[in-house]
Amino acid sequence: MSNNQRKILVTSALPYANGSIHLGHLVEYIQTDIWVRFQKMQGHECYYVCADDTHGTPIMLKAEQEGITPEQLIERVHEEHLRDFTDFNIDFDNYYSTNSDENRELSSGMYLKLKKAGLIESRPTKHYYDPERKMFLPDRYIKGECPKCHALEQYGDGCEVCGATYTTTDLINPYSVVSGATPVKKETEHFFFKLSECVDFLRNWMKTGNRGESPLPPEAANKLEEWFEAGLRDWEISRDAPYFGFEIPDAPGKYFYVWLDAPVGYMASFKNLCARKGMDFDRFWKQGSDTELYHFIGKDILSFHALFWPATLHFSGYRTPDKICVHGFLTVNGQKMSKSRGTFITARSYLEFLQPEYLRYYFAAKLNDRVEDIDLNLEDFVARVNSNLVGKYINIASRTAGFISKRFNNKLASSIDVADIEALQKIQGAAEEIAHCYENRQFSEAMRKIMVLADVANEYVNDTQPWVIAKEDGQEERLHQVCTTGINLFRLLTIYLKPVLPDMATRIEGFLNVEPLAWGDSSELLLDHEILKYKHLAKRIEEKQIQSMLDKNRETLNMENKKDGHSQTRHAQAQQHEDTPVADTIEFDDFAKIDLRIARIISAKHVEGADKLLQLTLDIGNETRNVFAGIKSAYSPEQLQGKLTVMVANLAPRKMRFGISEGMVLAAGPGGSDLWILEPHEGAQPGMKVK
RNA sequence: GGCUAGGUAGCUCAGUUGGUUAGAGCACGGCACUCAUAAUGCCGGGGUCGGCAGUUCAAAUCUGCCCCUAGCUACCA
Repeated sequence: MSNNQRKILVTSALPYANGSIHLGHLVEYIQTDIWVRFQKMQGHECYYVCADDTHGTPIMLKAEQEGITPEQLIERVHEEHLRDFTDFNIDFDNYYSTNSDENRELSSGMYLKLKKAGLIESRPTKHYYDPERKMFLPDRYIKGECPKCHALEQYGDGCEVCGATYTTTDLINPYSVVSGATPVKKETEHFFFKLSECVDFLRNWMKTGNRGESPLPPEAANKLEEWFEAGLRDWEISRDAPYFGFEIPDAPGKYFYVWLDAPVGYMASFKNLCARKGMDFDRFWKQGSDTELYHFIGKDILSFHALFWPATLHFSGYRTPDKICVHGFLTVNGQKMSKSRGTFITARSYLEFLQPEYLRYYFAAKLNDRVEDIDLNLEDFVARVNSNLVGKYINIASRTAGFISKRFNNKLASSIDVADIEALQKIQGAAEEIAHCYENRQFSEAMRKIMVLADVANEYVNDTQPWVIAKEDGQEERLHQVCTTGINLFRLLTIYLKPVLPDMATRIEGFLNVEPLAWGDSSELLLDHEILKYKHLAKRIEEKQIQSMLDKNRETLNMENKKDGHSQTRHAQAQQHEDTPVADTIEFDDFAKIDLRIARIISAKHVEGADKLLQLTLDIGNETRNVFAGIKSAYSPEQLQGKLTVMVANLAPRKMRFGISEGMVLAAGPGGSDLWILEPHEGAQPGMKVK
């Protein structure tokens, strides 16, 4: 290869080892794999590494639930993940694990260097603690009753039933999902990475990267700018035992937070590959490296890759990424993937009914270099694959190959006519602009261009009418040329589609009886060459395959839900049907603690800047109270003015953004406009106790 | 509420620095062809480019306001 051969290391985000790969994950791996295959076809030295992300509390607890060790769990999941990826033709150069010696060494080394650079600090912090299990709890492991709609089993960050957002402290009757115990706040010492001191470096890196251009797409750079303006907080990088992960070198009982060693997994996976292949690890990771480093990620983990990762790399003496390629989420039929609709499709369910390359093509037809969500519209998927891939592209071979085998003994003509060159050149001439699209991850544009060329090829066949020539005497040579041209048009399109359809390309290489096609082969034609007899290369998708996949997938999900009685989906469904069970029995004394009073709403006002609140002034006989109530969505101030209602008079005052709220009014309903406040029958007077 | 990204034909999407009658694919209608596991070609119908106002000789494109969708974020005692 020439001296403009690039050396590129590419990664996709590491999937977490506690669940199956689904179609949402695959957007990223397919996108990355297409880009890598393209680079390899260009003759560049390109490596694609990935790994399972194996550490953290969820893995530890899941293993425990299944009665196996975390190591056993991650080994099993690793096998599953790799099989799914392999079956989708994702061709990693190495698919490793973050639970490896390489990763332990690299993470520890990085930590020690950061510490030496004065960027690690130890501080006491308070976290939720499960006193029964004697472990600290991540927020996702604390549930409780929603303070607004009183739905049970809600997480600490917000209610999935009414959409309210709050913090873990707001939950009513919070409990540990692990043991059921009531969590307590407990102080512990933690290590922090002083991200706040990296702002100057990061701002600069964001603008100019390593080679004078931003490593981020504009949308992501905007987001970063927002974060900079809000101010960067230091990043907590340790967790207390018990924790499945790496113990911090100089701190017994303290472990690296999973997000510290996860991206280091990129390096560890590559280091493992280097050892096997005798390559120079440092050449790719040292500061000032002449190699390129690309990370493909989803927009949800931008902060880790655009803030923490470059900062920790830089200040521990490594090079930073050249590009962070950010993609959006996948929706199915225009909506978020949903278990209840059966559109939460796993890689495995898809593979049982459909060919992997059809999804690769569809994603390619939708992906671009922007941070946009992409939609898998199943009807559109069927139509596009059938018409573009089978109807247009494959059809070109199918309609010309028959003559080559029947009439010319599988041999291509040794020359073609001037009249045929136009179509060939049109397609050959597009190599560069299509390559440009691939390079810049504008795959949808590339697919559009390629399909226009497939139209050119079909028009050529239509115009030259080989089936007519075939019946004419003395036109043997012309027929041979026309069909040879047809096969060549098909071959050129195959080169352009090969990054997307690697398996099909391999089968076509077999049919054409040629060595693996590289991008540069598009400058040449295949003449005077023996090919094989044509066997059909692709089948159309039938509607019922889609239906079977959805049915089967739904079935599988249902079974999982039955195993896991606390699944979010089941819970949300139950809530929608208002099956909220009656709460646990309490004694009269408990009830008596609540001092409910009749209150007259003497004034109700909008709160400037508040979306959901009304400010109420309540008369409860001998005093007035200021109460903020989240009922703006259901009531206008005028409707409430002068009305009687019921309030909790002895509720602890609560400081809110717009002032202190001194109690709450009682209301029922799921929320939004379906919300009704209580009103006593006529005769009740403000201040009367409700009992 | 704030910030960000969107709203273009039934569906999925292009529309470069504002410049003739706004495009493609799929779907739909007609015709042609029969080599191709109904595939292909040609022709056609279909859009007040989210709404309103403005700037301009000229707006899908620029400005303002509003509506809708998604994400992040904020107060829901």
